[in-house]
Amino acid sequence: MTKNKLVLIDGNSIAYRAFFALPLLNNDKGVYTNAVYGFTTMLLKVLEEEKPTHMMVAFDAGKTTFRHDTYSSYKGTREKTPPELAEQLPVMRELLDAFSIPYEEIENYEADDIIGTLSRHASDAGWETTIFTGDKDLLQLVDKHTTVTLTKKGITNVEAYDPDALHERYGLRPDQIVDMKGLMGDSSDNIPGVPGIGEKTALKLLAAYDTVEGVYEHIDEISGKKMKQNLSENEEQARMSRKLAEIYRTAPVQTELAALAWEQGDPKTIKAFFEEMGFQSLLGRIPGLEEEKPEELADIDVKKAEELRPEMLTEGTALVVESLEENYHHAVMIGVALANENGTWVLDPSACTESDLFREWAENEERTKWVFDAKRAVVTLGWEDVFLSGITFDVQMASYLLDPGASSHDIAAITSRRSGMQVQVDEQVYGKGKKQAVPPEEELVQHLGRKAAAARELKPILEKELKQNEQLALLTDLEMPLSVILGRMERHGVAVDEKELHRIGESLTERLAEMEKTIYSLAGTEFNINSPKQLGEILFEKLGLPVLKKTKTGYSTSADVLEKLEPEHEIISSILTYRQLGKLNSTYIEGLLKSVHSKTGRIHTRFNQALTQTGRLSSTDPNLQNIPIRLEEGRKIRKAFIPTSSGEVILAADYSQIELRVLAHMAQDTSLIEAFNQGMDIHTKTAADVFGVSPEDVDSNMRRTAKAVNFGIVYGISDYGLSQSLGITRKEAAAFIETYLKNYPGVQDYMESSKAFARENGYVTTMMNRRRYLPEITSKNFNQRSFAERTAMNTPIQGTAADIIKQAMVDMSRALDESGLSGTMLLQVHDELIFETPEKEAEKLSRLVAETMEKTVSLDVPLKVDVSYGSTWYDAK
DNA sequence: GCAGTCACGC
DNA sequence: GACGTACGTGACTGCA
Repeated sequence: MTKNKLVLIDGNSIAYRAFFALPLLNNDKGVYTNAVYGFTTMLLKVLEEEKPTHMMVAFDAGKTTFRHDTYSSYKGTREKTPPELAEQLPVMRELLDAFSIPYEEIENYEADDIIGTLSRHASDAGWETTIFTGDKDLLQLVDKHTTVTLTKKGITNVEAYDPDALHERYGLRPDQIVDMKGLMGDSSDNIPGVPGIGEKTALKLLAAYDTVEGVYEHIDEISGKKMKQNLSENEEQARMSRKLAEIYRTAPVQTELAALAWEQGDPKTIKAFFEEMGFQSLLGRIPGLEEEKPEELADIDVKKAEELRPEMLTEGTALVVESLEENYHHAVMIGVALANENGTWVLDPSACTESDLFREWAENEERTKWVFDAKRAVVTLGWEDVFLSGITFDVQMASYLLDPGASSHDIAAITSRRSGMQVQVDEQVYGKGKKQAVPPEEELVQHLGRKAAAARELKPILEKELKQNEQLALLTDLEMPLSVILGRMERHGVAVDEKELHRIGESLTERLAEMEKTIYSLAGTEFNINSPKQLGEILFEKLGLPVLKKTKTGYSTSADVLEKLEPEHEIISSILTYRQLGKLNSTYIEGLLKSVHSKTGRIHTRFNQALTQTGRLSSTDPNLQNIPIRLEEGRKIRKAFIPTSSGEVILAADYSQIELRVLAHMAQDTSLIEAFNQGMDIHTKTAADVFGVSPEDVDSNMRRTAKAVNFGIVYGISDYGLSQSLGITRKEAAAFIETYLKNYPGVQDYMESSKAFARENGYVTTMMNRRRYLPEITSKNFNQRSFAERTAMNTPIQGTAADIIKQAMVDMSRALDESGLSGTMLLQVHDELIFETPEKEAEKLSRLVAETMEKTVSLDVPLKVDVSYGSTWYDAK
């Protein structure tokens, strides 16, 4: 027989810990979940590590217990349970029900007493018991069979006490814990103890006299007049305190130990509970669920085909091109799946790439295909020199447009949201990290077939929804043509001058070494400057600089804090420079060098087209949308970005103030429209209006302020955000915003109507009907509501600007084709497009780009594009 | 492997 | 009046 292992959990104590350790999370239904979440993570950890045979969770019952008869102020200082926690306590019981874990509360007794009683029974029976709590009082229950595990920091960071560990930590036997409490008291339970005696003194007294009784027997031997007096005067109180701290080990617990037997809850019930609570991240940890999952999936009719046949390639065939690598520029295809009205098939990659039939079908624009993630398919096949064309539907893009806020747009998630089919999550099939691997063929065929079949099934469903939202054109005329264009840009890549990167890197490394020496000597010691923790200790403890801001883990050492400390110590400016140079070296020099593709010697970023909430693109591996420009030091990195061939130049075209122009147009603000029509400098104009002076009298400081205000309008920052960026108070920032809105009543009205639209419809839209859903706009939580309101004001502006530049890229791609020019689009950086072109054609291309971008859409203000070119990206300024 | 902190762009 | 406050990506530390 295996040995019995009992786990007892102090429910209220753990719930409190979890509640205060975690931010106030709530799920999509607006219900607070942080305590339940924390409790659940602890529970899962306990199940995984302790593997109990018996379990029970004890809760406190009601407000008063028998201890109040002894001492009416017991727990008198305890604050009322916060309502955000109180509402979670019943949910905790639902959780335990889902796991089939018994729980109990007994009128007049505390959870401690239930635990004390059961652990005594278990210990008598020779069972091994572990008690989980955040309350040190329970240490009195430790014995040779019983371990008490205390939460230390957070919720899953714990420390286990057996008799030895307890002795090592406190020098006490378990039964002396109550004597300690008797002497030192416990402020959280409002147990008084003896005044003037804290943990240290209590431990010293107990080391000498063993118990409270012992202390009073030897009261005459105690040195220290004041302490002796305190002890004598509070003898009664000490005895009472000791009694209060004593856990009652014969509480009327009805449950027999045997009834606490536990194997595992029903995985499906637990899964349903997790899904209801929004605990997506915990789904993978449900005991017993993993083995069941594959059985749920009935096999679908997929055939492994050795070669391609015409019946597989009809109109509207769903195509899946599978590879494991997230970065498809390094992808190795592991399979191709096709699904249409004739069936579903999976083929080896070579059966496709080496087949003329496949190539003709894939490259023929007239032969329509449906895919999941068009750009991935285009680029993956592109690396095999297959030029995929004729994609008319992208399931992933459709999902993104319908539901940009969804936490994931992988095919498993989309399928479970919108169809009855089931597709496994890639991570479950392939594993992740080091354990990632191709599964046995049968499993792979099923998975890929299922993906293709799902894409085929989802297409009409998503298409119908897009039509209802009037978003179909956004998909078919904008995003999908753009996918192909972006795919070409990515596959083409950007040439870099590696020698130049190395040169800059060497100089940076040298300067970093010097800075390091300077910093060590100014600090008087060597330490890791890159560690905010160590740096904080040096600045704020060793050098005694004033602490202006703290983070949740310690001192803040961010640039804005350090800038304020600059006059205090000369080490600060060195640290700021060190950080700056370090960033350039590690992210931009070393990072970019690592990204040079071994096959092409170029850099191939990936633009994520289905990610941001506003409709902007993002760029990864490497991110080419945040190459330094502001400080000259960093800007030099751009010297390493060069055209493919000699005789070519880099050409950059950027929209000037596109967001503010969009704002002027959308808000129909006469003053702003006029300013743009007259070609005024918009920050000067804003400064003149906000400060009430004429444009000629605007000084640089006023313009700087106005620029920050405009920045705030464009990015939807709060008065707090504005105050931070200008280094002024929140009140002053709020006053600027108010003056701004008074001067531009059109903007004021627009902001109000945008919020009203969001409240009424639950979403906001851009010019091209991109949506962003804002359920929090009606939240009772001030923060959430304010955030949603700022988003409602800002997203239509930023999103419309994103729409416009995307449209410009589509237009530009066509214009390039039609012009006969040989320039190529390389990158997009939110409001600018980067090209490479033969120098001979640079002037022509400049005019074409400016014209095309400026007339992409027609607003009530002109769109202005600045174009420049040079031998490197740096010189295109 | 993960969270936290910091820094770069728009 | 408090709440914690534009969106992205990536490097690094320090903990599990």
